[in-house]
Amino acid sequence: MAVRMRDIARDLGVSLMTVSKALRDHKDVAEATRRRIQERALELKYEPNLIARSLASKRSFLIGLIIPDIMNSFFAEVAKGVDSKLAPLGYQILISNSGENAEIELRQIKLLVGRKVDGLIIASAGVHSSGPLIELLTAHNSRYVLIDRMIPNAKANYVGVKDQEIGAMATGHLIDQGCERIAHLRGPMVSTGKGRLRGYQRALAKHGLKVPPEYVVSAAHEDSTGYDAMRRLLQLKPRPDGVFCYNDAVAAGAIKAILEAGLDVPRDIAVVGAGDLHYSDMLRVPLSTIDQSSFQIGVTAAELLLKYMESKTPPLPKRVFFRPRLVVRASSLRHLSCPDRLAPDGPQDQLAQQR
Amino acid sequence: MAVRMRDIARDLGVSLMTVSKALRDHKDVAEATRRRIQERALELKYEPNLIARSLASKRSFLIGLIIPDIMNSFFAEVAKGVDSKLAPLGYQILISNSGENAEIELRQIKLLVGRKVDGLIIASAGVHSSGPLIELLTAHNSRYVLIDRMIPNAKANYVGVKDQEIGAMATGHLIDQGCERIAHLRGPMVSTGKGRLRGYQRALAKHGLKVPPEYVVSAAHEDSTGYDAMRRLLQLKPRPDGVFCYNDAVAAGAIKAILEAGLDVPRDIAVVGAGDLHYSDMLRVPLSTIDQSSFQIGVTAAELLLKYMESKTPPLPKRVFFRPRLVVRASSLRHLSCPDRLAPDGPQDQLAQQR
DNA sequence: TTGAAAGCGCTACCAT
DNA sequence: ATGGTAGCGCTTTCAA
Repeated sequence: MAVRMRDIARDLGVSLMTVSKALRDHKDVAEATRRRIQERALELKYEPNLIARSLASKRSFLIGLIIPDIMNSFFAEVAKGVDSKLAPLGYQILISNSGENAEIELRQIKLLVGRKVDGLIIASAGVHSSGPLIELLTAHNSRYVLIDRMIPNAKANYVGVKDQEIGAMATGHLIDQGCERIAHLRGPMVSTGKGRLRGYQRALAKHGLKVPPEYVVSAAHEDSTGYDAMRRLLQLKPRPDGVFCYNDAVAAGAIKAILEAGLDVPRDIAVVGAGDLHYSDMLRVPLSTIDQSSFQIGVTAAELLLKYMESKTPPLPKRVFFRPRLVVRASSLRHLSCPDRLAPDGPQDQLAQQR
Repeated sequence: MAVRMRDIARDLGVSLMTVSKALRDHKDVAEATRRRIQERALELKYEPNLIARSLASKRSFLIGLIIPDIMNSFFAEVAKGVDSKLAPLGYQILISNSGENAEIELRQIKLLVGRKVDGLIIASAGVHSSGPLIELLTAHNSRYVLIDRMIPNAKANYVGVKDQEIGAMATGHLIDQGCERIAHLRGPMVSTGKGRLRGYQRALAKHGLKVPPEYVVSAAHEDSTGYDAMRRLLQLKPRPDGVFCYNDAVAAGAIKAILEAGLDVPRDIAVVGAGDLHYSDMLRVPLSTIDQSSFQIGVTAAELLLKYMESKTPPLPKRVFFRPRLVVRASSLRHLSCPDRLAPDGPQDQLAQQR
């Protein structure tokens, strides 16, 4: 089998304990012995058995990160933020994809808890049945920070953005741009999806805009769902002249559907997303969006978790909200392409233009 | 502390061993006792300590995945493929970002080896100094599969694509489209970067095309490097009329630079990437690219690793190559935007098929 | 079918 | 400064 401390100890005629200390640069060991030991370890390509170490020391230097989908750039950016903070401290990040499925999520978290991760960062898929999740975490005395998705009533650390503000900001911007029939491609029934929908509704109400209920269509996360949802939306008469999409991926899919229908973005339909993904300004039509500081969410969650992990008694849960930021790009800039926006029904009656 | 098997055993007046067996659905245990034990475990929210289990059983159910960057969609897709195969079998994937840095990579792999992962899947950043890597892996008797990046002379399992073919295919396509001054934004000095460059050179040679050496410009992975490299390229006279880019991200950056310069893609400069990332057909100009079966690479690497892990004696190393596939989109279809070059019918059909 | 003994490789704690 | 003892919580092996 592999080289063990015991082997080095026997080789050098010292005790196992001395080896253990020497390899960890413990102070209580003579410079000379330490050197000998470390040299021998190098020769033998010794690598400490981290499993044994974890078992004995009750620290695993593992952090669990639960997200719905690593392919989703938003969560990939968050993961990168977490990693940037934790990797330099010697932690490794164990990422679990829940696939937006609460049962899988729970099963994965049980595994992580069983692996004795030192802490967890969770973007929960299961807002509805989150009881079991919190119970599990509590029963095992786990340190964790929630990100992105809030779990209502959970007295937990949280890092994210106020989703109602996102919805209101995006919708308000569309209104500013002269849109009057604003639709919403809504996300899943988690706090983010619900909050953004709420913000959308409020912004409409505030400006006295009424839209038919069919203007709210369910999408999910991926662009394909945005595409499908947008195609359904395009059937409606009158057609919307603005769409606020749950996230940038959905918005990308929506734009694809709109262009395919021979319509123009933003002249016929203005589009706003959320998340400000890295590639969003390279899309067919550069996408207006609400920035959520994804990377910073990861960094901050990691910092909060570290503080939490270090404290003996859990400090009071803290909630950190980043300020959403409107990023205006071509997909919503109607004033430029449609200066006479006040002409009644103007855009609607225009013939679809072939590209 | 947390609930242990011992606690359940004491509670129920059975031995620890019986509990251990019962919880793992071992056969040698009476139906009734098993039920009692499992029920009690559920009540107490018992979760097995996987660290202790790993130490005793010498199986961690952890797989290490080393990639340069999880934000790179190509590797994210690979990771997803790996996960799709391994997660159902109870494995968790520990992803390590090397940041394209051989030293960090080695350090991370040491950690993974120390964690006693059951196997490793590696897209190595360090082709040059890969000696230490292979030595480490060999010394610790690790099971591993290389992906994407080949390590020359390493007698190891490998899953990927022949990069020279990618380069030749992309460049050949540009030639077919009538390009005569074809540049290359080359990737890093790893097997993929070198192979694609080589394929590019061969395709040029084969068609008797000569280009100035300045037509090969160094980029890296991210779109920003493609953007910068393309700007440098645009200074040259005569300007290239076609560019083969190391990957899709670089190509996206290149397109941005070209459009910013007031030029048209593909009319002035045709662009081809590599990787066929998910978002590549949603870009400003839908991107022609060479598909590498990223997801399948992940799946296949996982399968190979499983087979490798199960066999007592390491089987002969196997190399699996996926066939690269040309995906034609607007960024390279010059015939379409220059109708005078060719009859409009053919290419349009082609375009319709792609959509 | 059940269970006792013996570790897995390391660290915490306490002697020396 | 060095080392012995006693685990960490589980599984493997073998005996009853």
